Amino acid sequence: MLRHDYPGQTCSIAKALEVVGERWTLLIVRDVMTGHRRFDELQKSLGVARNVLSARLQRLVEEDILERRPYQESPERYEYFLTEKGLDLWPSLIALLGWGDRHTEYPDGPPMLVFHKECGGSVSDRGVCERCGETLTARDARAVRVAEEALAADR
Amino acid sequence: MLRHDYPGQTCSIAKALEVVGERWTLLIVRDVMTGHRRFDELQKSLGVARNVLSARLQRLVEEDILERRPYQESPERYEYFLTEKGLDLWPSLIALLGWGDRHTEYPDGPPMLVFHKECGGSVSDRGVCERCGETLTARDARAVRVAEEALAADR
DNA sequence: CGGCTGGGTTGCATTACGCAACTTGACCCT
DNA sequence: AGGGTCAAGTTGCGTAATGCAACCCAGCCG
Repeated sequence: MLRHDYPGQTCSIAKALEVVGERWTLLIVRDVMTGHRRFDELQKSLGVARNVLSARLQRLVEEDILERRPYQESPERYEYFLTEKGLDLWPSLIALLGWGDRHTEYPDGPPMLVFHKECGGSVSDRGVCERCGETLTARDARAVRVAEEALAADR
Repeated sequence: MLRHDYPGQTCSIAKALEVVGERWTLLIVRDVMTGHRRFDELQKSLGVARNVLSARLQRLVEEDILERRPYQESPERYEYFLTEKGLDLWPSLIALLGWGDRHTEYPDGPPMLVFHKECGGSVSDRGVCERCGETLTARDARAVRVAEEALAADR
């Protein structure tokens, strides 16, 4: 993107996309949410160019969506964590996940499932537990990759 | 974006972003959802370059998110409408709108409000009516720009 | 001492974007 | 009859972002 802003737009959708609308950004947030915290781990998981990943992480930290914390000194090594603002993107990710699920052909069902930690019910695209009806947040849910068979079939 | 796909990603979030994750795309969908249907109208509302708008509209039609319908012949003029798949993006837009509202400073409140057509209640970021509790879809809701005072103050 | 790991930075080629100008066909004004 | 406008794009060009590979540096490992 030439400039990552949308000048003249007063709507909050545009504001949101100015921050998380750049290529890779939401996928980085998704990965951090599912437990990938380190540079190389993110790079391998996403296949993004290292310089782009570096730029995105920097921006996400500036925007207070991620926090960069050292987990050891000499050599200094860092992990990235979601802030409250970052965790608050969960409903948006869940909504996109739902849309993608509904409008992609998956012969063996969707490749990722989300469950309510507490009761084990599956989570709707509105982020509501389909078993107990509770409206959930990032902390209440657990994402599971279903890719086992697919990966096994590939080899 | 260099290529608009995310190779190697099996997650539906990535699939969704391959289609609607390009710059401008979601804002075009938002605009069509709020009643902008014609090329020039979209161009003026968004300030996007005409060639880019042209490319995005073409892709959205290919992806069955928009439908291009002639509203007159000679000269042929077209309008763009949302398909079911396009309308189904509403929860994602609402979630992003909510996030943007919560994490942007608005001295006079958010610039866009969404109401349940039937009962007039305001709509939460989960797309649920806060008055009657119903889970809504694009057709049940009405978006209102609040920019009146701001525009008046500018002149 | 050579290699590996983690977390990046640098340089270069490719691609997409922003902007302005042009096109096409029909209508509108005088 | 000539000039202007509108809608819906298309074309061409310069610039900015991306992808890729190579490089860097500090510590640890054998």
